Amino acid sequence: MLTGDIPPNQTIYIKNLNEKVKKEELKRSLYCLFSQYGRILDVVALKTAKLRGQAWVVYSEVTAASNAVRQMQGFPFYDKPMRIQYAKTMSDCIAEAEGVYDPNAKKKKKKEENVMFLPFYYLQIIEHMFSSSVERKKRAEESKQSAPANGKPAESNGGPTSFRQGNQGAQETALPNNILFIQNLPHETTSMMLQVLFQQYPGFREVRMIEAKPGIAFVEFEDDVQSSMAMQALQGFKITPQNPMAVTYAKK
DNA sequence: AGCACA
Repeated sequence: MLTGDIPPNQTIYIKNLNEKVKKEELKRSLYCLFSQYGRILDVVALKTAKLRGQAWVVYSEVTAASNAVRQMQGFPFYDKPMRIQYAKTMSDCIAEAEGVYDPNAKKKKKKEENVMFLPFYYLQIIEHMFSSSVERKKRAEESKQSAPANGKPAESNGGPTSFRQGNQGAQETALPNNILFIQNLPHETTSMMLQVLFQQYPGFREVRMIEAKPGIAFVEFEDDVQSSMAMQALQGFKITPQNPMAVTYAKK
């Protein structure tokens, strides 16, 4: 069967389209040609490497789609016979109309992908730096133990001092600029770790950390476009599973 | 050939 075993649905998938036709023209022509079978809700066409030569036409009725699949099969369109099937997955505009649409499903995926794009060896480097840094800290504290400890609360972990998402401070969101403000870092984070992470993005200048204020850092780039790219890429990056970094623009 | 919603 030409349509494969895809169950009939409101959206048809068309391939073997002439790739020379410009996207907007293609969409309009498809709209004109296919509206003879019913009301069209949307026409989707992308010209990316993977998606050129293909399009989706979304009908308000499955019957319209069925007629289109049958009757327009092989129809010569810009000198090429169209190959038509039902779409494999539901169109967003249908899901939306049915109240099933979850815009986060895709966006979340994008975020995670960004993190996964970091080369694996970066993760290993950070991990290694992190564990040796924790070791160092532990040793330093052990040797300090003999001296009168200055009333340091035993539970500095997860206590009320720890970072909470959604800055409830008086700080307003700063306008995009070339310096990034990083929060929610594990206290053992070193500037070298951050440098390893951030220097892979063009325009990187330097990392600044403040001895007296653990858990935060400033990362400077040459301009705000470059800082924004790095922000996008590393937003939510986890040095430890409990520490997704919160990246904002620094206040000037 | 290729199934997305910039």
